[in-house]
Amino acid sequence: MLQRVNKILLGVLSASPKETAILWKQNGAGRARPLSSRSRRPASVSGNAGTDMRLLFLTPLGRRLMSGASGPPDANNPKNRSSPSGTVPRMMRPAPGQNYPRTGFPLEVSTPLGQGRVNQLGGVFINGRPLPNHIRHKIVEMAHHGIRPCVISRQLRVSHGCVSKILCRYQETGSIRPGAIGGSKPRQVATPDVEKRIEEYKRENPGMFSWEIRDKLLKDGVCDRSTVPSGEASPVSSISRVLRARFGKKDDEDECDKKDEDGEKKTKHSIDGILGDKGN
DNA sequence: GGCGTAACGGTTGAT
DNA sequence: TTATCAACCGTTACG
Repeated sequence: MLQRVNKILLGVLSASPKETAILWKQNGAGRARPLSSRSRRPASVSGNAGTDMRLLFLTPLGRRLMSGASGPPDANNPKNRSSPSGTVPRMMRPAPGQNYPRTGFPLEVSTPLGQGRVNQLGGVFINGRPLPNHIRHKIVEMAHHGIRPCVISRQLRVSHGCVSKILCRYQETGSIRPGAIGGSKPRQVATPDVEKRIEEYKRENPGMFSWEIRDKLLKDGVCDRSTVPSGEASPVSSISRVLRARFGKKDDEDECDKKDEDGEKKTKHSIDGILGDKGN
């Protein structure tokens, strides 16, 4: 099954950008454009806003023809208006009827997870998920060799915005890794003083349980019953969180590195799994 | 033509 | 177990 999926994707990947980009639609990710500016589409295909299907004759870089200077300026295009820009929003969400359908289009690459998509350059990506490590490596490596971002973008079939983002991040942090996805902001569950005390207790007695810490906090008068850290899941979950944050971080980082090492193996939801080793 | 960036739809994972 | 929410993702298109 997976092999079959890979085959489909490899087929897409091996097609030239010209071939793969002849038909294209906005298929989920990407910037929705105001209806008015969509009139830049070739007149012959300008109908049917209901399906929001765009038949475009694209060069490998897609929008060269779209944004080309052919034809008169579109008076409906906010860009071409002289009126204050405040009157017409520069950005509009697509109307409900124009929602980007997720299936049923040639360049929608179907996988068991239904996630693979093809960008305008003919590259495959999974919306919402980071690019595979080897692609990120390659981007940085090519940049190191003095290759310009636009060339990297075309060659790896990764959007220029993404190349720019990854290189920027690499310059700033020295890391090619994507940021941590998901999770919510850790809530302030205890005052700094209490946190400090918890830390002390744990340092003095590493084997101490959360409920013991809670009792000790009460006993030592650090806090009373109304202010002692508690949690929704359990009375001591807040204390556990503090402990995790203070003492569990190093382990997490190690774990992260480890994950990075064998990241290619754990590809259940990664584009790696779909792409196989095509990228190498 | 190249680049930076805003906005999009989407995914993730802690709470 | 489920829902919520805020972080992130890569893409597209504008300037």
